[in-house]
Amino acid sequence: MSMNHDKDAALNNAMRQFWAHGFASTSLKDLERVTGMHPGSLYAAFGSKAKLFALSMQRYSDWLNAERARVMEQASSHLDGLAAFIEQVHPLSNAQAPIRTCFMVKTALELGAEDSEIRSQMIKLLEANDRVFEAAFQSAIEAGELPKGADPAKLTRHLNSGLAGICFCAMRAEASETIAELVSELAAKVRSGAI
Amino acid sequence: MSMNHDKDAALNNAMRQFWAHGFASTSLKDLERVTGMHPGSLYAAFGSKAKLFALSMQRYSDWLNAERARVMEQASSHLDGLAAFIEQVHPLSNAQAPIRTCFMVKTALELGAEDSEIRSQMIKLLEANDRVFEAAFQSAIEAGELPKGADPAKLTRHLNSGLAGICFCAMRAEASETIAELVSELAAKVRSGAI
DNA sequence: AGGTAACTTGAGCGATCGCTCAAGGTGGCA
DNA sequence: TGCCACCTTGAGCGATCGCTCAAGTTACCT
Repeated sequence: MSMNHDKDAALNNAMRQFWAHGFASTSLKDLERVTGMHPGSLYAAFGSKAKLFALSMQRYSDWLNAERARVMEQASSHLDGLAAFIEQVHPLSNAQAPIRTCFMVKTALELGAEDSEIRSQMIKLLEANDRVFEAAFQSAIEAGELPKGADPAKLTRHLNSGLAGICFCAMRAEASETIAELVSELAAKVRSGAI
Repeated sequence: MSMNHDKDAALNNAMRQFWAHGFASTSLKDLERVTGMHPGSLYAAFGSKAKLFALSMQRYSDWLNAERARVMEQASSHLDGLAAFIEQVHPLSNAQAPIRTCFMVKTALELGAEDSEIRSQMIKLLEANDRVFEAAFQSAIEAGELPKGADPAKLTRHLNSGLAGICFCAMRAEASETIAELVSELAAKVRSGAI
């Protein structure tokens, strides 16, 4: 062996492990296995289990944002763009995801109310995500796709809530066609502005 | 000390601990503390941490069912009954809850996809809950509160999804008035049959 | 009071937890 | 080639994990 470990690939694999199994149920042994790194290197590279989790959320969020930006650019309207995000890039609709659930939703429900560096990172990323949704709804209003009086913050809460609700349905045993139906109903609501 | 430990109160306290902190993040030490029992008695009474968790879910589910039956009996219609459940007994609206989230929703998202005795118990309880919702919607159809063609199973999925979505919003930092607004919007949808 | 069945107690088991660090290896430069 | 800066390695730290069980205590019956 030689060469620096591929820190980027290691983080990617750690993210998938945390995403699928959560923070508390992922052990350092698991992380060593999926990253191919030994404890010393892991700690030199990432600091601690909690910091690695925070980095994993950051990476997840960056990836989702990049994919969302990509599909929304191609869309014919802002609401279409949001619908395409739901139907094409969100983990509920994305075969690349290790489990059919948004990492952030899973994390928000795993963590209790107690403060931690993980929780504050989570809130920061969720709020950044809200800003993106709100901007898209605002653009939709300005483009006349939504009535002038529509409230972007409220629409964003409904979109978040709608997605998280389907994440729950996906994590109980529901059939994948059932999930697909809920997803396309939500996308249709967004497209028609009736969210 | 003497007398049997109060197994019922102990289970209640264990349930609240698991509910607030999840399975993996609750240690035997925590359970000893909240139940006031020593490890030997805990294991004699409940068998294992996993079995105690399964019993906690059962107890949660029984409690929620009992409260729901109580408010639904008093309601003036079936849809009003469901709305009253949402606004009065669901943990999102219930100050007795240790955290503002349904225990089952939190558990479904904490557990991965892997099978376990906990997961099968969870699915059993969730399906029993579905049957109750479906029966309420069916009664609403027969009472003419909903159109003849309405699908109770689908309405139930939407109700589950709606509640779980708000649970996510409640577990991120959202203000409690915001949560209350989402809850009353969902209740209004149910009351009007537009869920 | 003596016997017995049932319960409580807590020391401590082996395993695993998150994490550290001294030792060994590697690549680049003079 | 010899040196140095950097990286990897893995044994193993102290703590905690879920759990067991022999010993002690209590309640009840005769």
